[in-house]
Amino acid sequence: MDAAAMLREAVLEHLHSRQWRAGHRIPTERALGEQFGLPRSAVRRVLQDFKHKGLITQTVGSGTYVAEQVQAALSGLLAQAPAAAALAVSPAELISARQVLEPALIEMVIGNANAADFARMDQCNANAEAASSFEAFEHWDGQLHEAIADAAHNGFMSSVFRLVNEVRAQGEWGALKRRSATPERRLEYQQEHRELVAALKDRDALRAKALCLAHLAHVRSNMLGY
Amino acid sequence: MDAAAMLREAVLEHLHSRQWRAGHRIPTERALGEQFGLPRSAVRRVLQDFKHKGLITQTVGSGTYVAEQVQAALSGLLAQAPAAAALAVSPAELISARQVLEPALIEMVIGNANAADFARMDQCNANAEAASSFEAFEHWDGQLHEAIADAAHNGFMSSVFRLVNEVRAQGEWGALKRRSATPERRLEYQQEHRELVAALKDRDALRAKALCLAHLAHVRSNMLGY
DNA sequence: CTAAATTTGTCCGTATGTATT
DNA sequence: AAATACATACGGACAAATTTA
Repeated sequence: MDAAAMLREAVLEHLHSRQWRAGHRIPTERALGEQFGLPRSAVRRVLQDFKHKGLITQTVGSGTYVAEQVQAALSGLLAQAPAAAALAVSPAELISARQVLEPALIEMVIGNANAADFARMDQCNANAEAASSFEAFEHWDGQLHEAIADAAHNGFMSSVFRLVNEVRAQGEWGALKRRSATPERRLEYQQEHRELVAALKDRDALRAKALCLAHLAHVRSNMLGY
Repeated sequence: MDAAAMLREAVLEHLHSRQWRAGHRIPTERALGEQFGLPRSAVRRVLQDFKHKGLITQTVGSGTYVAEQVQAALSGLLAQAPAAAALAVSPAELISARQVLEPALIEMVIGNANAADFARMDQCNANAEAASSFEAFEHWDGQLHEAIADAAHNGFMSSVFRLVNEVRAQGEWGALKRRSATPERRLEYQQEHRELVAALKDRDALRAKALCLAHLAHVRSNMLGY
C-alpha cells in the first residue's frame, strides 16, 4: 500500500471510529505530510477529495475541520450504490417492476394531484405529439412520466420514477426501444397517454390503473414480443 | 463564470454532443491551459475529476482519451441525482411512499419467492431478536427489509428498497427513530415482522398486505404521533 | 534499433490572500 | 495594529512512459 492510501485509511478510520468528531480540527497539511512521508501536494489531493465528498471543511488561515454532517456524508456515499445497480437491470425486469409500481403511483396521484399537475401533463402530451424527431418524442414521453410522478407530491416517489426514467433512457432499454419504434406505435402510445391523463383527471383509480397496465402490456409486447 | 468552469462545460459539451467519442484523444493539458488561460495545475484538477468519474482515461506519455464507457458514466452521473434527492425526503413522505410501495412489493414477493429467500428472512428475524444493542437491532431490521425486497427477484425493486433503507438509516428518520425507540415497541415490531414473514410463506397476499399496512401505521403512530 | 520529442505524473519554491493571535 | 500561521495558486523543473523520427 502506498503512503497516500495509508493516509486515506488513517483519516477514514479516525472518522469512522469517532475519534475525530464533527467540528474537530485535524492536523495541518504539512504535519500530515511529515507524519506519512508525503509531499504537501499529495496530502492536499487526499484532503480535497474528502472535502469534495463532504467529509471535511477547510478554511483558509484556520485549518482543516471535520464536517458537521460527516456521518450523513459517510452514509451518503453508500446511497449511491443502489442507483448504480439500478442502471444494470434488464428491460424485462424494469417492465415487471413498473407493472407493480405504477398502479401504486396512480393511487397517490389520484389522491394528491391538483390542476397545475394536470396542466403540466397536458403540456407534455402536446409537446410529445408535436415532436418531429424520435428523440424529441422520447424526451417528452419521459417528461410526462416525471410530471405524473411529481403529481403524487411525494419526494421519494419522484426520485423512484426519475430513476425509472434514467434506466429507460439508457443502455439496453434505449436500444430495444429504437429497434421497436414505428410511427404507428407512436400514435398508439400518444392515444394511450391521453386516455390515462383523462382518467387521472376524473379521479377514476380503477380505469387509470387498467389503462396503465394495458399500456405496459402494449410496451412489453412491442419491445419483448410477448 | 470561472475559467475552470468554462473548461468543465466545454469538455462535457463535447462529450455529450458526441463530438468526442469513446477512444478519441482530446487536447493535451498544456494546450487546454493555453486555450482557456489556465495554469496546468487547474487543468489537471478538472481532468482528474472527470477521470475519477470514469469519463476519461489518461496514460503517461500518450495523452488523455475519452473512456470507452463514457456514455454509461454520463448517465451514471444523472442517475445519482435521484438518489441524492431521495435522501432529503421527510419521514412523513417516506412513510406515505412505503404505504403504497410495500404492498406492491409483497405482490411480487409472493409470486417469486423461494425457500432460500424465506430462510434468509428467518435468519434476519433471529439475528434481530438476539441483538443486544439498538444499533444491532436496526441493522438486522434493515437486512430483513432487503431480504424481502430481494425475494421479489427483481433488480429494480431491490434498488428501490435499498434506497428506502438508506433514507431510514440516516438523517431525520434516524434521529426520530432513536427518540421514539423503547424496549416494548421493539418487541412489538419483532412480533409484527414474524407474522409478516409467516403470511408471505403462506402466499397469503391479502393477509401479508394487511399486516404490512398495520405495521406501517404502527410505525407512523410511534414516530409521528398520528 | 536508436534517439529525440511529446505527454502525463510528481514535486518544489515562491508569492498571495486570509484568519488567528 | 502588527505579526504569525496557514491554505491556495502559479510557474518551473524533473521523472517515467509513450510516440515519432
